[in-house]
Amino acid sequence: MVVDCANCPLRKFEVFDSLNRDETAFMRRFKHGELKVDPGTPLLMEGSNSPQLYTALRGMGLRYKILPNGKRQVVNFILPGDFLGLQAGLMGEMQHSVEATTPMVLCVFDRAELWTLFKNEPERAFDLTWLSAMEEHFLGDALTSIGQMSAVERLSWGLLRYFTKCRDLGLADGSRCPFPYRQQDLADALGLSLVHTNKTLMKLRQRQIVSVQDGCLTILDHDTLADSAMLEVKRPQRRPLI
Amino acid sequence: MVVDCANCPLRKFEVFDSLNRDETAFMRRFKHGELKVDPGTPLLMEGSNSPQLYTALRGMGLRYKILPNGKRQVVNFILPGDFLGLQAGLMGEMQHSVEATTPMVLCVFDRAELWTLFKNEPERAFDLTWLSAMEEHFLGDALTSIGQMSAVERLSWGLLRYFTKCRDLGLADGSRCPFPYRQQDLADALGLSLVHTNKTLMKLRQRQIVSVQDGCLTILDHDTLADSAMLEVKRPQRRPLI
DNA sequence: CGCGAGGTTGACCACCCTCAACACGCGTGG
DNA sequence: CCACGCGTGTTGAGGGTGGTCAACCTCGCG
Repeated sequence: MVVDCANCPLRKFEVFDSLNRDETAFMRRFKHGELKVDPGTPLLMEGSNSPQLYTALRGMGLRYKILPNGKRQVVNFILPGDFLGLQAGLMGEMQHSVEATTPMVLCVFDRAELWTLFKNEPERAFDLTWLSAMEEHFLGDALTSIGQMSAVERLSWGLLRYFTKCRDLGLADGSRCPFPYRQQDLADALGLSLVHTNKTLMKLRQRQIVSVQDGCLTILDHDTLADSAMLEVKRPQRRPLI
Repeated sequence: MVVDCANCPLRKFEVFDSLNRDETAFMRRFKHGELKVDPGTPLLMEGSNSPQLYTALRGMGLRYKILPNGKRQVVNFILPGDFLGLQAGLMGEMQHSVEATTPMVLCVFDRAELWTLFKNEPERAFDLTWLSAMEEHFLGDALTSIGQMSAVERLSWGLLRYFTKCRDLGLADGSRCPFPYRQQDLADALGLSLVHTNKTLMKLRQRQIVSVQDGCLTILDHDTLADSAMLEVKRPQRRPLI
């Protein structure tokens, strides 16, 4: 019932580094089991001290923070291959919450073994740091987007980023990919109001640039979109999978 | 002329973890030298593949990204103890630029030895990941601030965060600390226009909350400021220094 | 003395927010 | 079967926060 790391369905995608036999053996020991959750289930809570680390195996979710005044910032959309819980693992406490938006399957690791990983598996430790640096990079980009771009540009940026990540994971069918989020989620991710997000999405759809409908994201004019998002099209960078 | 890691002037501050003799010995080997730069000197450039890693020892700077349209996002203010260049070290290319705003002294490390560090110094590797996760956490907070807060709140947040970090480093004198940045830098950090930043700073000064003048930041009403910034006052968390 | 960098201020207006109402599909219970 | 509530998407009206433009001031420096 539980996926063996040697047959990990994600590993076959080009974006992910491959492992040798020893490394696979370690992952197999490191993996404690799997967790299946329904949409809406909170996986990690801000301020909690969860003893578990996860890698998303199937399904999608989102990472967010809640302010004292009730406002919410969506920090990231979670896709398969994303590693969750490192902050609690290292710093003792989660700084954001994570919630599933579709049914999800996650690999579960024991935080107590993090130290073993650093001690005995320097390659994996390196990968972990790599992932953390990648996330840092993404957040820097997001900050730049929210801080300096208009509503049309932000939506272009967010949707294109999301689509590209989906495509690298084999989740896209041509120029379409699943998008199990509400407009409110997008709005909270990009620092826009729900109403303005709606109107801007409408504009982008009418201009035949992108369309978000019925849980699907469709890229209609990739070039114009990339332009508006101020993103260059580049070959996906290989990354570690833990 | 060059500071010996055993006598590192930063290490004495409470915020930083202490090292045992072996660890100090490694740091001494890892440290290749020092770099002194003048204000305005670029230390790292976006897109470059610098072979060097740095730790700021003295002086201040800032980290920023430039968009194709010329707009700039200041990602972070650099203070002593901050580690620079990890992204290039791991992912091959810097994703942002770093520039000095005061005279700075930096410890220089060789990126090629990063792997040695992971292989032979798991504690240091752990610390490196810790730092990366901390930066990730900070960026998540910044995103939330820029995405969800008003101008007054953002400025409160940015200034209080900066002041707290300064104080933990012994750089504050009572409720004052050096602030070698222009209003334009603050504006670019918080996603506001220069003019609006100016007017909002004025408002905060008149209300006797905080004042930014002549390269100095003064906290006039810490409680109100923390309130407006939606930040709780907590004991500084100890962190690694590399 | 002239110049440039940074700070300050006012006028104007646009982008985006808020409020409010309505449409639509779905599940539940009467 | 329909009524109802709920969550989500859609649309319009009105206003405020914050952006842009432009001018002026101060200060340090050559």
